[in-house]
Amino acid sequence: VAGPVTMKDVAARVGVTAATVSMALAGHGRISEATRTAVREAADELGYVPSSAGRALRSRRADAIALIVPHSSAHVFGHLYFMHVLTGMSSVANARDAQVIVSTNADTVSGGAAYARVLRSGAADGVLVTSAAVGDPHVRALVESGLPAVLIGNHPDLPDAVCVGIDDVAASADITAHLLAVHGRRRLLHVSGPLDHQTGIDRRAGFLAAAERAGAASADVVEGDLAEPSGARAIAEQLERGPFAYDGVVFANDDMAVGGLRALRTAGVDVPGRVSVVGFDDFGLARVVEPPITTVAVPAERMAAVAAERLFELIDGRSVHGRTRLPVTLVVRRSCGCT
Amino acid sequence: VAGPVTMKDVAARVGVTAATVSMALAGHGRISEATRTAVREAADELGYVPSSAGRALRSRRADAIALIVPHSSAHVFGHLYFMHVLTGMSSVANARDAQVIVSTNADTVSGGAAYARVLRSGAADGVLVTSAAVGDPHVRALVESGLPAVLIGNHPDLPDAVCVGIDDVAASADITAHLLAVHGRRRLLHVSGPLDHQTGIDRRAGFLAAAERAGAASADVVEGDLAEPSGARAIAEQLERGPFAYDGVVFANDDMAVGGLRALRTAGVDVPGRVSVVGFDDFGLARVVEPPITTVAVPAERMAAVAAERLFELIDGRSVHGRTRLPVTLVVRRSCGCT
DNA sequence: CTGAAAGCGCTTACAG
DNA sequence: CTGAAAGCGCTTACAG
Repeated sequence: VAGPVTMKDVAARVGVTAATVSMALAGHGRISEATRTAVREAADELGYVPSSAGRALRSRRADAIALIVPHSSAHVFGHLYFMHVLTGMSSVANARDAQVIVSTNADTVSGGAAYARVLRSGAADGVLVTSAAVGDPHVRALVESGLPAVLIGNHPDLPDAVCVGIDDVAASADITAHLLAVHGRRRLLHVSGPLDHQTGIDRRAGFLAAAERAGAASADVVEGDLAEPSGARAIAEQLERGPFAYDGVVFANDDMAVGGLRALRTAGVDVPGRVSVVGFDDFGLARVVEPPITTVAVPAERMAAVAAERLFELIDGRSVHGRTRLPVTLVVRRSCGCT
Repeated sequence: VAGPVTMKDVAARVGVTAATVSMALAGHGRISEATRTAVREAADELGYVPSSAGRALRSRRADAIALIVPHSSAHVFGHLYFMHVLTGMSSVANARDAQVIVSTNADTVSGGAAYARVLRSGAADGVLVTSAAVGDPHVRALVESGLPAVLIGNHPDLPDAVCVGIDDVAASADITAHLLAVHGRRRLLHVSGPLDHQTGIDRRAGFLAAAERAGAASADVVEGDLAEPSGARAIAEQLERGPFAYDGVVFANDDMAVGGLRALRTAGVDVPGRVSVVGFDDFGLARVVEPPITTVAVPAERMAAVAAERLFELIDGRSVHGRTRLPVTLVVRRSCGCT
């Protein structure tokens, strides 16, 4: 026998029509109990698996959702974040018997971004978008198109977008306040993320607000790119000007904090003795370095799971409220001076 | 207008039949140059995107490949390994305009594993399987089914399988020999991976072979599970029996090495002064801890890319030779005592 | 060389 | 209540 088992094969075996098989397998009430079990048995025996193409073509449903990662940001964000997102998304998709498609190519050719291809072709019923830059025209077009889409992260410039994120401003302010209030730090440096991303903007804003509220002696900002070397570079640049002028550094993520930490220690600056260091994310790195880094635990897996739930609601045609904010946790370790 | 733009819409615009549009867009020679450009323009103007379901149903090709991850996603996704695999796989798939599907649920219900569902349903044209256990009956059935599949890793028990891997035995022997020959270590401990996986078996075999060749004073083996805590546990168990009896520990991966390293340092054992430590993988962790861990760099991204190439060859009906072995690199850092 | 039909596998609206 | 047809969007084999 060649080719996969089709509904017709099952129908022939039982002596009914393909339509009956379809309804029997769907549990449709109009098929008699006897026929239903006969069909199920025949399907099992033959190893029948429904054709996803046939089903999708007819029902206009792919039973798949896609994760879109704009190419520009694929570099910017650490790999571990992505895995957490994929895990959260997969668990929800699995529960709905939906496939997960990963679209990593930005593909700006012919004005259509990756999401357009995957959605308009019907390969996916909806998309999760992560790490989108502020003002990305493709993302704006997607949101305005009304196609099912949920953004992970905050997009205040897109009032109609369905978003799932955290309060980056508050979280960044909290961890900054920890340095100021608990450890008595006064001269702070912030190594920010890219400022064309909302997380970069918000974490910087939180840092500045906390510093101002506490009357910090200084609160400077240097822009990084979230990759480890950029944290080291930010510190190295300060060290070139003479003795390190700060007693606390707030990095916008853990990768940069790891790089900065190493640069400080290499230069003989005692962390946390003389300088407190904190990061952001807690996707795995912060816990294993020496000293372990105090950071904000971002619930990436949960964010993605919630985003996927919202996405399925959208796909099912239910109306979904705009913004969900998940709580974060301050994870105190030793790099700030605690314990 | 409701619903997506279809081939018929494009045909109507140009004043031809849908069949002509299909052939024009496919670049079929029989369509005149004039018609072809007219069709292309109309398609662009209308924003036509081919229906993946329609195309798949007709051409019996999904233009998608799937990554199958047999174990529970939570543990497996903690590993950066999968990020590398996804990256390598995606780059090849993108070049062929194919989607990437991630199947994480083991789904042994009704005798059909995840790969069967995704392949038999036609949702994917072929699958990449990673981290399969030795003797996994689903994997064996997959290989024997003749469906397009490539395994990442070595499967000597499946002679017909198409595999892409590294020489774990040789690599493990090399790094073990480094401890023996360069650092003069004599009493070695190996913390292995699970021994129902070929990498666990092979890395242990390499360790034992190197130890025997060099006439090591001892070469003991403890089985771990590749997760960080199990490395710490393996060391802790040794320490409970009294002073640490080994002067070199070969961990089967970096995660366990990080855990073991911390356990040794917490107990006041000098690494690398008194004990040399090495890992395996180099997916990101080994470089950032203190001291940085000497390890074997596994080219996971390249393995996945090569595996995806092989997979597309299989899908295209070309015959593919069984086994590909990629070279690895010994990455010397400080945990062994170098530098 | 070109037009139009057949059919991939499925589900549902329709006729009996 | 049940059988059989129609049609989702596409591509290719066939007739003209």
